[in-house]
Amino acid sequence: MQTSLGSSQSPQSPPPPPTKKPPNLPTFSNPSQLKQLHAHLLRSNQPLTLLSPSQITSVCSSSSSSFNYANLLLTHSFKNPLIVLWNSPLKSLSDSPSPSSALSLFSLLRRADLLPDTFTCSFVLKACSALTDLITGKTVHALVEKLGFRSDLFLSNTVLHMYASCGSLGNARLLFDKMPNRDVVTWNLLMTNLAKAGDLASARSLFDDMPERSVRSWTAMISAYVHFGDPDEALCVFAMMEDEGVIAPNEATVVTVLSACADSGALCVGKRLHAYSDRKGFLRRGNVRLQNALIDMYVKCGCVDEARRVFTSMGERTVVTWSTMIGGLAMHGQGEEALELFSGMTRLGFQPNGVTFLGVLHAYSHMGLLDEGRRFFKSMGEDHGVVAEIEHYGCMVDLLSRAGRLHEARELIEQMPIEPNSVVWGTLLGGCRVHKNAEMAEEAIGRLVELDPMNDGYYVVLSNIYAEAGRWADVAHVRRAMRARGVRKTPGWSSIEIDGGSGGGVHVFVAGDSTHDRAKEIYETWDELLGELRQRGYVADTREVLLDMEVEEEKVKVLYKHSEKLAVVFGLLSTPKGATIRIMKNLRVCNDCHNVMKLISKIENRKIVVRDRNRFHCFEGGLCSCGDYW
DNA sequence: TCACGAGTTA
Repeated sequence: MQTSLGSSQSPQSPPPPPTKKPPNLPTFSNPSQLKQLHAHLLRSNQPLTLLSPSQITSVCSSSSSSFNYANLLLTHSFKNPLIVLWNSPLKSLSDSPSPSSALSLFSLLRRADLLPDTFTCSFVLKACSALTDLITGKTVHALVEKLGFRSDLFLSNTVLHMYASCGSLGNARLLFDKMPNRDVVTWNLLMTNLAKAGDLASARSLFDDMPERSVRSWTAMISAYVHFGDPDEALCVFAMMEDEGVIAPNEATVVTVLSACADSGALCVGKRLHAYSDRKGFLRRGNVRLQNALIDMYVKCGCVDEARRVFTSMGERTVVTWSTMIGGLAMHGQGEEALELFSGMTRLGFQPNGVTFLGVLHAYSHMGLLDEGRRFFKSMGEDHGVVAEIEHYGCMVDLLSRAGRLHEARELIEQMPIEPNSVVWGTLLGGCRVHKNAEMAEEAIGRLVELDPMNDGYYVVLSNIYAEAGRWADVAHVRRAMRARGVRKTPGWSSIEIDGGSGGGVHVFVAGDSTHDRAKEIYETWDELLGELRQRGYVADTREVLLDMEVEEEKVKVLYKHSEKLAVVFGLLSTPKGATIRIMKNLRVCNDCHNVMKLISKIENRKIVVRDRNRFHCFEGGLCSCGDYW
């Protein structure tokens, strides 16, 4: 028994396997049990080394009296450097939900004159980071310097991390500049924290200057661009990474780049990453986050069937998986299936969260199921305990106002317990456009001008409403107001990605575009197609043309050059017969383009998927998945 | 004791 205890005391040797544990090794789980045991050992003349020193520190780390008692006991009975024994509870406290107890223990250590080692410092710094306690962090940094640990690279990185976590990027930079050695972690730390603070330019220049980059450096840079809404730049950095070919993307990289693909609609890159993940065995290992990212990418690139395939193949799912798929189906106008999935997940015992409910509410909204949606909104709080947030109210406003209940929608906005934002009022404005209610639109725009004065979209919707009603003086008035405020209409564009070699890649069109290599061919084909459309009874719908033109012909000319029309014609020219055409738009699709897409899908026997600002339209056989309700 | 840096849904 003595010998086996002796070996378990030594910190170098591994703990004995549980089966070899002596059956009557004294254990204790609090200081008073320890004291009883201590007394018992003294009385029965047994050695105090029967007590496990690490158990002593872990049980006695939370109060000053037990600390002092344990410290005395350890000093007299054990030869180990005490600090090593105290580091262990210090580490677990700094990892715990209340890291401040690590700081309390640290001050007891200091008062007991125990000299911290590098481990002590790093654990305390970790607690400071978690608590964003800059004051204590600075004290520990000073101590690190005083104790001569400056050249410990790992510890210096931990100090840098502490400054960054406490929001003191100035100190982080200062430390970075005077560090005698830096490694790739040092660079990554400063770079990611600059990026997190929104200083993408500094982060990028640091990234460009790095003497060496790890897979984390690349992932962090890509992630920063995705996070700040520049997925195209994120994809550029990823392309650089592939060109260099030094470092292979890992699972985290793939997840990040997939979200860039989702945001920018880069289906080709997304598909390639899917194949890559398969080859690398990422999917076999059942990485749920990666599969979730794949579902999201396919959904947002207009391939809901492919998304469903990934979803079905998954052995393990999380609430994120379900929410992504439900929201994706809703976005694609497949509301019934979204609702079925919701029942499925609750049947399986998954607890839906706020995001799940948003997806379901979207589904109701797209299906125009007013009463069901209302009931669901109520049950969300009552049966599932999920508190409605502003996005949920936004969905309800959408549901009500698109169903024509504009007054109820406005009432909801006034009664909601959260201060309504521009999105909520903008949603009501959208409903006003559908139901041609200029009066309420004016009220909504009144609020919007205060909440989000530089957003051109709202003015455009209002002037659409006036234009549809032929109120050209009011249209002009809105345009003057925009000019006066310096608001400019966002130019519309549509993009289409073509697979493969020459002519492959993303092609972007703006309205009236004549810069494309094949512009002449595009316009000629479009003219022919137009003839056929007219034969089938198509008449241009100029109600949404904003310009006050005397001649109807002029309006029609403007309409025919809308970017999505050019993109779809180019798609017809550049993809094999029968292939699906996928288009992305930065604005809402207009009525006339919606009609044209339906007809083209029928004439050319093609599936056309258009992603606009809010949702997807899938045109097939002359119909749209939105049921003309959008 | 074995420390610091990247990733999914609205």
